[in-house]
Amino acid sequence: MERQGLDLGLSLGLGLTTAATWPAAGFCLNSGMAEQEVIRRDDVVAAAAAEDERFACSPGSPVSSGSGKRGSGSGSGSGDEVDDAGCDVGGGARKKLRLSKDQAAVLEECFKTHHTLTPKQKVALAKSLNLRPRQVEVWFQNRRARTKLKQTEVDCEHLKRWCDQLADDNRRLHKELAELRALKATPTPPAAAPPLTTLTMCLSCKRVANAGVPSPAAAMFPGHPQFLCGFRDHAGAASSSYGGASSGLAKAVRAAR
DNA sequence: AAACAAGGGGGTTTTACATCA
DNA sequence: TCTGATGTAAAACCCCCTTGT
Repeated sequence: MERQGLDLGLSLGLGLTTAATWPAAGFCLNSGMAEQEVIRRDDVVAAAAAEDERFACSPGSPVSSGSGKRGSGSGSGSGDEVDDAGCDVGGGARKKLRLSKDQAAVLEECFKTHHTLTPKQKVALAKSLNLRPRQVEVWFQNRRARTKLKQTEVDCEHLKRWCDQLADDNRRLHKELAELRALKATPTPPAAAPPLTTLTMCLSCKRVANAGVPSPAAAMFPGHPQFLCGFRDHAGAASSSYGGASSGLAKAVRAAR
């Protein structure tokens, strides 16, 4: 599963108990679990349960209810079930908390390394930050959501610019077309004919574009597979210029005219 | 009003267990 | 009796949206 693949591994027995020392110790950055350690999920879950229980009602520690539906109705729930049932938070209203700057910083640092956590990582991270595993899990979920939202905004901005550029191109081409039609209406001697428009063809997909106009999509979405055909950006595809004197393809095109 | 932690629903994957040929 | 295939329920996790502070 993907989750297994993301298991970067953590060294749990390092005594990394403080938020201050943990990142510096390479908790996130170090993929120390080189050995093929078989992580028993139950063990990790049990540890998480223990952690959750430890913090569930501890004074000064954040209080919240457990995961949404997980364990609901089931007698053998995970640690997430350990919620504020035994803690008086005031008529069942959940108590919102704010993670400390240090905690957020550590989480952020870890998020830079990998956007998901293995159960083991989650437990260790929670322990080091004096949080419940569930809190760490929620933080990563929300963080991923924020990242995605940001990326969506960026993509939207790119698309807007691309759209504007396409509109400009369209206007320019319409204008050019009108000019060509006007020229055709008033024929001139061959010697005075306007130079051929330089075009570029993608040899892979046979699409033709004006060579002077870079592909906006390719420029704006480098690496996006759907925009690989950016003509000049088309990987491995040589471009040929129509109208150029040296191009064999151009000669063939001229011959065909 | 914005930011954010957390709740909850729905979907997917993994795992343990039971059943059957 | 052993074994591999198959079905199933529970658990865990994720995404998404919403709620409450």
